[in-house]
Amino acid sequence: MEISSHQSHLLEQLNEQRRQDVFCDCSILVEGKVFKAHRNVLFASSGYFKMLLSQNSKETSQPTTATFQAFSPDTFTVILDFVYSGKLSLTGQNVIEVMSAASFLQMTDVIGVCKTFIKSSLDISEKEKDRYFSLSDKDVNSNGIERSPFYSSSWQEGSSSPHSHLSPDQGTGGISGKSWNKYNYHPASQRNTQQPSAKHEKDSIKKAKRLRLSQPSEVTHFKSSKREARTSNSSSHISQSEEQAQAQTDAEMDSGPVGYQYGQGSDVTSRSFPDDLPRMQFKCPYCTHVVKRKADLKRHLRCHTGERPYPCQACGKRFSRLDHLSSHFRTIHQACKLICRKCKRHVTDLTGQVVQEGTRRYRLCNECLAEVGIDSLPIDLEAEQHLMSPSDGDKDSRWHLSEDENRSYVEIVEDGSADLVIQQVDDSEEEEEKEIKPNIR
DNA sequence: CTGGGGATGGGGCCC
DNA sequence: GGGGCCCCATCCCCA
Repeated sequence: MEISSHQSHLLEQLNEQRRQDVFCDCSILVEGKVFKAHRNVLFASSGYFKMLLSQNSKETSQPTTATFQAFSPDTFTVILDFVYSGKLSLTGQNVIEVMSAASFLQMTDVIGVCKTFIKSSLDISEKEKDRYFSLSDKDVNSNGIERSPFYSSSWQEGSSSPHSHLSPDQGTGGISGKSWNKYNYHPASQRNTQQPSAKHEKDSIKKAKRLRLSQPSEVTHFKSSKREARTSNSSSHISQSEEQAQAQTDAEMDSGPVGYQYGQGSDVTSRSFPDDLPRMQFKCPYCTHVVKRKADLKRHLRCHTGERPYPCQACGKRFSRLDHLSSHFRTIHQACKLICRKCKRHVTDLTGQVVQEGTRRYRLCNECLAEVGIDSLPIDLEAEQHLMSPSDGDKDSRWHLSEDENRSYVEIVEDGSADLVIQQVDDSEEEEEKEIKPNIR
């Protein structure tokens, strides 16, 4: 016989003990704020704590203290509340940082819910935009504000509304992710009042432009680059979301207390100016960046998601944009620059040759070539063909590979081309280029 | 330590 | 909407 209320009752009791600091044997210091908790609970909830507490298991008599700088006390409050209640208080403002913290603490369930939250915010953005395009004049009052809260009908039917602040007493998305329909809806009028002013928006864009959202993540495997190796090492498992969180924080600071809200992504920021439709813009749900075209927003979003769908077939390095891949390939692997890498002089096919170093190619003038003393080496064309030939040219073919799989791919590629060779390259070799990299046109 | 240059990546915008 | 080009900012390496 099973008493269904036992689990929740037990959790409530533990939570109560935590609040009253009863039997708490673990202190967590987050940016100076101390949180009390139970080792057992933390151990069971977080891979990070599991590892940490396992190492300290011999000293069970001593209280454990953990210190974090990677996230804010508010964020940890959300995490800890979840641990002790099963309720995750996600909002558009905190979801990035919560995900970052959950990543750090190795709480995969929380990460999953955060991802779902963000994904639904994007889906809803699309719906909202579509809705805008279908709005007739009667839907817009004299202030240009929607009269009909369309979310109330569509979202209450089960889709999510990440606009809202979701606190336990407002209705909470459980970790199972089944309660998203309980999100609240902020009426359009309210959201409009929270829009940054045009001037502020402009400043925010400038600031957003300054944001460097390099995404080390799992996509950087360019072994020859010390920079990326370093980035990859230092980023550990929180880098991407942490940077996103930073971007969001910056954006919030720049655009006031509530500079944006989730769900306004790809939103039409000229909603207040219904008479001026050609000026409509699309707003990024993650930052204050605004673009005029949906396609540009889609492209911009990759700097937040870290998606790099364009792999270089030669070295495995991935790019978020095809033109960047193209540029990279021309520069690094095709030696398109008719400049001697050593003396910087202009060279032609007659006055210089292409040197291949691993998967990297560059040009040297004949003088520098002689100076360096490199002999022309035979090229294993078969091996090179194998190296360069695409795997069906599917730009996403390796995007879903695990990091290890990706790394092994790069290692194989680079190991097979460690020799320094010189070869004549026909610059007009369009066919070769097509064969080498189908992703680059 | 510093300046120059290369590589990378983001935005605007044209086709 | 995608591709591609241009411009610019930033990071990093190297002399």
